[in-house]
Amino acid sequence: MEPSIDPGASARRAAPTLHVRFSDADAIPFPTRTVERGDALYCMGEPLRSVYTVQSGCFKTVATFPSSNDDSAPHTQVTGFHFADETLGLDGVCTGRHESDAIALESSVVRIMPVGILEPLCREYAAMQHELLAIMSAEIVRASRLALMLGTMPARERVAAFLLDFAERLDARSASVGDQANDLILPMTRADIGSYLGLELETVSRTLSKLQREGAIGLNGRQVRIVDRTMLEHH
Amino acid sequence: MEPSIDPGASARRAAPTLHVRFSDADAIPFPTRTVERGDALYCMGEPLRSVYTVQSGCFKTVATFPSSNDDSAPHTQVTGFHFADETLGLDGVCTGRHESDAIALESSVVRIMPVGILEPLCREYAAMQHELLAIMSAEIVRASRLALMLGTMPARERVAAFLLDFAERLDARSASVGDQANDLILPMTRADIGSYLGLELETVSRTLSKLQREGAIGLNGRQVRIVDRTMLEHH
DNA sequence: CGGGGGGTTGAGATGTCTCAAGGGGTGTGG
DNA sequence: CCACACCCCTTGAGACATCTCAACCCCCCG
Repeated sequence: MEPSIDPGASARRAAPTLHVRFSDADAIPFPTRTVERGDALYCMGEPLRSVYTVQSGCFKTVATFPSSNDDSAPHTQVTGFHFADETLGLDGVCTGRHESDAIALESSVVRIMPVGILEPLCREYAAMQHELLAIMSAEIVRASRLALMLGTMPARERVAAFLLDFAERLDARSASVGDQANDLILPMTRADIGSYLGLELETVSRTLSKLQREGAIGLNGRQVRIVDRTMLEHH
Repeated sequence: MEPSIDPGASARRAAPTLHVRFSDADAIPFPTRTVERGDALYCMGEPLRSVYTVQSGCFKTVATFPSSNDDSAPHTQVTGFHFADETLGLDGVCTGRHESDAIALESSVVRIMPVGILEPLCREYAAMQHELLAIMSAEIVRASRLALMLGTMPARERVAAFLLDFAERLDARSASVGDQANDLILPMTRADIGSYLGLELETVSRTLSKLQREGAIGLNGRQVRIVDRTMLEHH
């Protein structure tokens, strides 16, 4: 059994990669859980009991750490968006506690994989171990790319990269290679996007408006249509 | 055999955690390699043959990805600094290729752990598997915290957090708990620090100068003395 | 019908970048 | 042994992107 991750997929894309899968567990009848929009799948600091694979719906993960300045608000940021087939909770393995909150952006269903059985399973099945390591490694790369983006790109490029990545992840879950999703419905607010990209929500809004004025995208609230991919990629 | 990572260590610190260890391999006589200052331990795109634990010296890891704008320079950033006892190369597990360059900041020695024997070893020894997972998870957290820092903190806080983290990592490798390292010698240039923190080197230099003027640190080129920890932490 | 959340847009404040100049090391070749 | 080149660092001044504050709109929901 080979890991289901395409080894070239991550290297191929220019924009930061934002998804992680864990499909080898499909065969095992793990229980599922439904989370309503706005509710937390888990919270920061909670003991790590399970990791989760999104079956349907969408989550954001939010990290907080106390401001260096005690009396001011703590730093907080959306560290990722997670769609179907992607795995949540792996950041908690090191401390045994979740390192972020996971909030459902819409009603969602997850498959629950208890950590207690994960490690023994991986010792049993080489392919599963390999895939788990690959997933965690991909998470490292994903986080590093986010840092890279936050450290080096201007607002315009961040938003463009975000949209392209979003579209690409939709592709990955639908139809055959080559037909690209151009109509997106963003499940998150401008504030979420801004937090994720290290921008204020006003900046996100303005940037989207500008991209529309320039003809790169169509925009109607949370509906986004990618009109000119090249313009998004090369600018 | 218990994993040697203190499960609370990472949760305790406020500033982004930046180190990762892998000590269970101590018992195994892995070969070592010396890398001269400025030379690469590995380069981006190279097939992943081994992961490495720093024995002595210091490395930076540098990630690059092509600019969305073809003709302009590609985005590049220092994604981490790695000192003794810390493990390098795990980001490459997902693609089978290294996702960054690792450059020695001074003459350094690493222990080489071939990936081919790592996975079988982990299936054999539960504790080793657990520690490998913990290390990778810690890397995810580390990268996420870096992203958090780049996304939310102003220059002053970034530099302060960088210095505090640096000092803390020195502590971790010396003497008993409680006696804190206050005299640092930075092995990297201002440009490296800036790249890592998402700032220009001039901004780093100005910020350090300002911290000195305010009495928070002593400054003499790459020698930094932490004079007022509180001032660095709470502002 | 009123309230609140989400979104857009404007104008001024501000932090960081950019460009530019100069100083101090260090290594190398004359 | 000196001279030069090169790298690293510092500092200044103006440009510029993003933030901040504020007003307003729309839509949904109670």
